[in-house]
Amino acid sequence: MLQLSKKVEYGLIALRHMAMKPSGNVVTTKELANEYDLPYELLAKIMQKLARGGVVRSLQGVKGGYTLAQRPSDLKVALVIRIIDDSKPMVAECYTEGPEGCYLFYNCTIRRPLGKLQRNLNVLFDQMTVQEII
Amino acid sequence: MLQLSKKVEYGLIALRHMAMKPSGNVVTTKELANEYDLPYELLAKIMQKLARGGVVRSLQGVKGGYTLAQRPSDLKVALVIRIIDDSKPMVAECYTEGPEGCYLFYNCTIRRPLGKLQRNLNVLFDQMTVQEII
DNA sequence: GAATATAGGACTGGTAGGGTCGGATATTAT
DNA sequence: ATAATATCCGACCCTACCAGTCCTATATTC
Ligand code: SF4
Ligand code: SF4
Repeated sequence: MLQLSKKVEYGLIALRHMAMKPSGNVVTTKELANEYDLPYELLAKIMQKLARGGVVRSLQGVKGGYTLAQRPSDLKVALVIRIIDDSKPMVAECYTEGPEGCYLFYNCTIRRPLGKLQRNLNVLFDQMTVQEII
Repeated sequence: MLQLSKKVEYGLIALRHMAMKPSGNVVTTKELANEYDLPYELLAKIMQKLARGGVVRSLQGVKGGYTLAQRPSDLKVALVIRIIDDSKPMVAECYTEGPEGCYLFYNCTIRRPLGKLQRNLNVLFDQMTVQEII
């Protein structure tokens, strides 16, 4: 269906929220979940992934939370997707998994033409940053 | 995940096949299924949808089959997707289903920004025709 | 050491996508 | 006529994936 996953949407909402506050400001998951009515446990996982991916910095313990680790203008949406969904936004699975991913690989006539589409997509998601969704 | 559905891929493969033959040439589903090793029953459904959508013309009975109903250069990929998947390639479900589609609708902060992305996507899929995948 | 935050594994439930089956209808050839 | 071959179309299964939940461990502050 070509839709962004909910996780990515929640992640973007959270990142946008942080990007609007003065840089260095600490935000907790609970705070975000309350503000936007997002499922707390799920959002927590997303934030953890973003932390592992180096997009946000985590601070444990009381008075802990997350801060942005990159400037919003440097933070590409493509990266956020790759971190949260464990894969780049691909138009066909064979691009990620190779010949093993699809039994049609060798006599597929649309694989190469779709490459053009893919490249255009890459540009689209790479040029869009968190700064732009403010 | 942002991937094209298998149905759409099969449809595009079929359409490409037809587009390469002299116009008016009749092609059967069985022929296509054999040539590209596609699941016959599934492909049949896809062809039926394309017929209902006016992309191909169907001829019943012995010596029947399908012919292209439009010039390949006029046949936009966006249309093929909409016909086969019953929806345009949308980046967020609220764009198709409106406020009812997502409980976050009214306090979602990324809906409007994603609109920009959506418009760019539309252009991408609208400008690509079946002619281009030959 | 109580309170509160992240970290992370395990699990559940719903749904949509890919694929299959069976039968109806239309057309042609013998 | 009747057999053969094609589209048509509804119903069904099945599996993978996604959103969401629960529970416990660990780190930090006060
Ligand atoms: S090989 Fe062809 S059908 Fe298979 S995933 Fe790639 S593009 Fe799609
Ligand atoms: S989260 Fe926002 S953008 Fe995504 S579907 Fe809901 S309202 Fe639309």
